Amino acid sequence: MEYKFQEIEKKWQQYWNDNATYKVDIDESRPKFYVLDMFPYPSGAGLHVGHPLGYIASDIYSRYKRLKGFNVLHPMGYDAYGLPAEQYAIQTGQHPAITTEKNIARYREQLDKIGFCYDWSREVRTCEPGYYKWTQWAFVQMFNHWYCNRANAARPISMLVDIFAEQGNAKVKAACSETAVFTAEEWNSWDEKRQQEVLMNYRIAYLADLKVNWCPALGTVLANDEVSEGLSVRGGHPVEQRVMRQWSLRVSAYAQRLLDGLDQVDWTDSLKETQKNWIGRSEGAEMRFKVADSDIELEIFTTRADTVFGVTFMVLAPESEYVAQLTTEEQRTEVEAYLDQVKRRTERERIADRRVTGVFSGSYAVNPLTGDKIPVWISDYVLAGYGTGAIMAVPAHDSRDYAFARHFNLPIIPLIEGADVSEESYDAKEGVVCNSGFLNGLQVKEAIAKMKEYISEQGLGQVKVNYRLRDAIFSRQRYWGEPFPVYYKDGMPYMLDESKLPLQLPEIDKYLPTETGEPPLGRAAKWETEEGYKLELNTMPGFAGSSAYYLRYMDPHNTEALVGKLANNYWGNVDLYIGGTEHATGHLIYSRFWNKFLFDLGVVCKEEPFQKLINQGMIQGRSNFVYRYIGEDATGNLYVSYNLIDSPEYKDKVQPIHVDVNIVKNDILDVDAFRNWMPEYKNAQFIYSDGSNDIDNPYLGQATEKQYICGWAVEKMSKSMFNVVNPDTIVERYGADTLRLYEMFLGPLEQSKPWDTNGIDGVHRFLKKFWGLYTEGENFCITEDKPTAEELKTLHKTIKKITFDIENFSFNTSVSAFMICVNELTSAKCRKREILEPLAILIAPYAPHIAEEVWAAMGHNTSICNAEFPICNESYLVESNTKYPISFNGKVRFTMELPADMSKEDVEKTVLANEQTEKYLDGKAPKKVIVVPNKIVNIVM
RNA sequence: GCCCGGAUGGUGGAAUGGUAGACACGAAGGACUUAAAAUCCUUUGGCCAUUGCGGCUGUGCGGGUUCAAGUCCCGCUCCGGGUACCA
Repeated sequence: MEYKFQEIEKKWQQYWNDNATYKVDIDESRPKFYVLDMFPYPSGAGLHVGHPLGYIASDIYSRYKRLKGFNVLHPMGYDAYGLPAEQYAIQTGQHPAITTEKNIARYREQLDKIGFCYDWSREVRTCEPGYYKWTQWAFVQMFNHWYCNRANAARPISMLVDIFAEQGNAKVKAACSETAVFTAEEWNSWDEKRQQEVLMNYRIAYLADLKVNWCPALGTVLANDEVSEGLSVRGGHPVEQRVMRQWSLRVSAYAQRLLDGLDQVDWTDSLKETQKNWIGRSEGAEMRFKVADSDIELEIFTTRADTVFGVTFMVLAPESEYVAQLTTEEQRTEVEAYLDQVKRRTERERIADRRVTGVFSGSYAVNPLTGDKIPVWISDYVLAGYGTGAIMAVPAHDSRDYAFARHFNLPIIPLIEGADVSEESYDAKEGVVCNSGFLNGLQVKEAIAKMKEYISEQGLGQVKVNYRLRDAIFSRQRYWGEPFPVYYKDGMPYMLDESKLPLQLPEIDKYLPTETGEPPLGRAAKWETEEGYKLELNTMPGFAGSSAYYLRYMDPHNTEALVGKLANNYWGNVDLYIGGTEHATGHLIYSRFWNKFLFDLGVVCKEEPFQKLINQGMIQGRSNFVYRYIGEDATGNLYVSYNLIDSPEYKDKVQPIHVDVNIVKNDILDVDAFRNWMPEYKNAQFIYSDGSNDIDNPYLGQATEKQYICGWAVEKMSKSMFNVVNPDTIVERYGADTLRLYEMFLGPLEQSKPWDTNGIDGVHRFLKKFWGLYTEGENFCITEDKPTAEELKTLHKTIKKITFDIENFSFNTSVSAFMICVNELTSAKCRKREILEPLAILIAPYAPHIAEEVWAAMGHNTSICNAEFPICNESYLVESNTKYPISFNGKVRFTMELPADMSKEDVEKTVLANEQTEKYLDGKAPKKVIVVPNKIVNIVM
C-alpha cells in the first residue's frame, strides 16, 4: 500500500481542526505544562524552512508531554506591529493593518500545513484592540508606580505622594532620576505642575529629556538593543545622539533582580552570560575629588580604588555638567571648539575613528591621597551615560588612560611591582602594589578592599555598585504601534482613565511625519480627548506588545484583566520557551522586567516568566552556483561544471552565478529547468562533469548520463541569493512528516546549520519503511501474535532512547533510533500489535499524521494524542539468561575481584572462566574482553 | 580588546572517561527489470595486506592526568557568535 502522505496529512489536519483536538482548558486533575514559541513577526516574505525549526521542536515536546499525561498549553500568535508593514504603507499608501492581515493569513496557511498542535482558539495579535488594551494598561500601571529600594519592589505613586506630604523625600530610597532633597513644607507649597514634575522623576514609566539614539533614515529613536556599532539593527542606518523628550521605562531599577533571577532559571550559560554582560554589574567606589581653589567636588566612579595613588589627571565627558563649571577663561575658546568638534561627529564616526582627542579645561583637582594638583581634561572617550560622566585617570593601569597620557604627555606612575609600563599599560588586577603609601605590599585585590574601607572612613566617597543597563526609551515616532494612553494638560502628561482603554489608532492620510516634523499621528484629524486635551503623538516600540504576550495566552479572551487570577495560578509561567538567540538583550530583558513589575503588583504569581529556555540555531541558506565561461572566446551562454573549474582549461576563466536552489537537486542542475528559469539562460549550453558538452552533441537533454554539477556556499537565506526554500515546497514533495523529521535530523537543535536537502530522501524512505510495517499489499496488516524476546528488546530499547532524547532535546539522534528500530522490525517481518501500537505512539510527536493514520487503522477511534506514552521495561533489555543489563550498543560492564599482580593473559582467562561471565556469555564467544585492574570488566558481544 | 561557543570521514553528524565514526546522504559494485524509476544486497576514515580472514594509523596542534582521553587539565592555532572607549 502506497504511502500517500498528501491524502493522510490533509485528512488528519482536517480531523484535528474539526474535533478541536488541541483545544485546552484549565484542568485541575492534571499537571500543567506550558510550551511556548517566540511568536513571529508576519513578514511579507512568508515562512522559509528556517522558521519552523524551533516550532517543530516545541511541537514534539508538547505532544510528548501530552502523551505523558500533562495538560499542555501550546499557543501561537503574531507580533503584528512592526516597521516593514509601515514602510510598505509609506510606499504604497496601503494601511499597515491590511498588509499585516494578509501576511498573517499566509503565515497561518503555511503553519497549518506542518501539522502543529497549537490551540488556535488562544491566538493573540499585538495589533488587536482587545490585546493592546492590556499593553496600554500595563503602561498606565508603570506610570502610576515608583520603585522602592527598601522594599525592592514597585509601589503605588499615591504612597509616595503621602510620604512627600508628610516628610518630604529625604528618607525615601527610590530608583529615580533626580536626588534634590525637599521637605514636606516645600512639597505642600508647590502647585500641581511642580509636584507632577517631581513625581515624574520617580515613575517607572517616565517622560524625560534624554540623550537618545536618533536614526534619521528611519525617522525614529531606537532603544540600546536596537543599535549595534552605531547602526540601526534593522536596516543598518547610521544613528546619532540627540537630546529629546521621550517616554522611558525605568528598567535599570530592576537591574539587580534581573541579575539575581538568572540563578533561578534553566537557561544556557552562554545566554545567561550575555544577559549578565548586558546588565553589566560592576562593584567599585564613588569618590569625590576636590577642585583646587574652588568648592566644587568632582564625583567619579572607579572599580580600581587601589590605584588612587597613580591618578595623574582627570577626564570629563564632553556632555558632563562639570565642563561648564571647570572651564577657565583662558581655555574657553579651545574647549568650545573641541565640544563643537565632538558634537559634529556621529556615533558611527566616533567608533570608527579611535584617535585620541581631548582638551584641557584649565582647572586642577587635588588627589585626596597624595595632595598633588592634577589637571582636569575633557575627552569623548569618557561616556556621559555611565557612572558620573567623569573619571580619575590611572594611565599606568588602564589602556585608554595610557593612550591619552602618552598623546598629551601626562605623567605615568606604575603602581604594581615589576609592571613594565614603558610600552603599554598593565591592566590586569594582579600583582603586588607599590608606590601607594599604606597599600604597599598588598595584593591588588586586598588593596582594593582596603582602599574602599579607607574611602568610606575618611568620607572621601562610598562603596557603590554600577550597572551598564540603561532605562528603555519607549517612544517611537511611528504610526504602526500602540498609541500611548496619554494626554497633555498644562504641558504635563496624564493617563487616560482605564474605562477609555483601548485607545485606538486614528486613521491618517499618509504614513509620514508631518511637515513640521511631528510623528505621523500628528496628521490625525482629531487626536484629542473628549475634553479637548491633546493626545500623545508617539507610539510604543515593538517590544511593548511582545513583553507580556505569554500571559495573555493563558486567558486570551478576558476583558476584565490582562490575565485572570485563576488562569494565572493554574498555568503559572512558561515551562519551556524556544526561540532565537537574537532576543537575548532585547525581548528577554524587557519581558523579564515587565513580568517582575506585574509580579510586584500581584498581577502574576511567578517572578520569572520563562523557566527553561532553548535557543534553536539559525538555518542558513545553502546557495548553488553555475559557472559562466568568460574566456576570450566566450559566447556568454556556456556554463562549466563545478568539478572542472579548477582545470587548466577553465581556471580563472569562469564567473560564479547564483542559481535557484529549487532547480538543483543534490548539487546536480536540472539543465532544462535552468534554461526555462530566466530568458537570459534560454540558450544556455553546458560543459558537463565528464567534460562532454552540448556543442559537440546537439541532442539536448537526451544524454541521460550527463550531469552538470553546481558549486555551493553557505550564506544567509535571502531572495537575492536564490537560496530560499519554502516549507510548502518540501511539504508538497515529501509531506509534513518528512519535513518535521528531516529538520530534526539535520543536527543538534541549538546549532546553526545550512539548509541542505541532500539527506531528505533518506528520511522520506524511512517513513515509507515505517508505513510498510503496518501494511501488506493493499491492506493494513496487524497480527495479534505474541512478540519474541528479540522484538520486545528492539521496542523497549527504542522507548528508552526516545524518552531520553526528548527529555534532553536531542531530537536528531531519536530519528536515528527510529530508523534502527524500523530496520530491525522490518528484517524480523514483525507485524505484531503489541510492538506496533507502542511504536506508533513513540513516533507520534515527530510524525503525527502518519501516526494517526496507522493508529486509526489499528482500530482506535480517538486521536493518538490521547494515548499514553509507553514506558520502557528494563527487563526486556536484559538477556533472558543473565542478570546483566545490556546497554544500547550491546556493551556489558560489571565489577570483579581480581588479584592486583595478575598478568594480562591470566586476567582474561580468569574472567572468562568465572561463573558469572559464563552465565552471561551462555556459550557464545565474545568479540572482545576488556579488563582493567580496577575490577571493571567490559565484554563486547 | 573582553566574554561565550566550536573544530571528528567526501558531506550532515553519533559516541554517561570504556570497540571512535551510530544513523543518514553521497560514491562504488551487484540483484531485479526490455529499459528507467522504485526496491533490495555488499563495500565505503586513511595506509598496507587482501586465494594470509589481519596489521598500522587516526577526532585542529603541542604537552599532561588516567589502566583507558574525541571527552578531563594546561598551553597554542583557526573558525563562528555576542559585546565594547562601561573606568
